[in-house]
Amino acid sequence: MRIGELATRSGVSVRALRYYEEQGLLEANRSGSGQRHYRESAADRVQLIQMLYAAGLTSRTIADLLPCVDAQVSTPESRARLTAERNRIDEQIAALTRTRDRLDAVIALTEDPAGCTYRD
Amino acid sequence: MRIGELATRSGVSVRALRYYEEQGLLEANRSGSGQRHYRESAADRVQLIQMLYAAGLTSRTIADLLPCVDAQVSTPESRARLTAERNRIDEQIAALTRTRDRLDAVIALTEDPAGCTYRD
DNA sequence: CTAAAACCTGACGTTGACGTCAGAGGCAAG
DNA sequence: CTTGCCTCTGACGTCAACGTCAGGTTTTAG
Repeated sequence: MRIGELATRSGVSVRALRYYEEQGLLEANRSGSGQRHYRESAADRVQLIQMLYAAGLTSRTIADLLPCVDAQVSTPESRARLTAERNRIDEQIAALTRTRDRLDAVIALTEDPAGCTYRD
Repeated sequence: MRIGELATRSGVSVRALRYYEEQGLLEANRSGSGQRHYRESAADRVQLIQMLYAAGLTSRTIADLLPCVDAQVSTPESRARLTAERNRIDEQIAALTRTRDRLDAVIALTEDPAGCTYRD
């Protein structure tokens, strides 16, 4: 498949796909005329990249992690890297949970103003 | 307290505090010479702001939400806004959880290569 | 009184993940 | 062959949340 179809399938822009390649996150075979051709698995790869971006990882970090996802190579460094990012995400989840609970408290106050002086 | 102390206490930079004021997130009384003076509660306010930033909210959105946190005003719009952001955070938590689980799977593969051909 | 430290207001610089535009080539249909 | 769409490579633009620097005033410590 060519870049336009991959973009449509995975829901990201053509520009983003070229950017991923530039950052070493996504490979493509080139036709004689220079056009990119992707395998079916590229869509899954793009989904994974998007997940990691959404988790706050940078291109550089993703580029470091992906080879070890692909090859399932497990040097001590790569394991440390993976678990470090995993733990970062865990902390992020905890922080978000606290934020959500805080917002819930605010919502409860504004919806059911128990301590309020007025009453309908 | 002045801006430097607030910065130290809340762990953000002086520049950030001025920026928050510029964005309408944080108020300060001014002394005759123009220096900012903050109440004790400002530290909590900064914490809240940081939480919301960390949850991916923009200055504009935070500026919209904070008054309703302060005054506990509850217009239908503000309630909708609050719950919308709350739900966004919930979805974000869910996405992060999926990402973490995905990373866990990768870690499990690299740590305990059951399907690997080599054995020590 | 004086030097250091803290504070002020602009205003320009930074970073990451793209958006967007220009100019040129490639490809299936009629 | 040409029309229309897709693709290519640069290269500059964007946006948010600050960082940083300049040049000047204020507060504090000794």
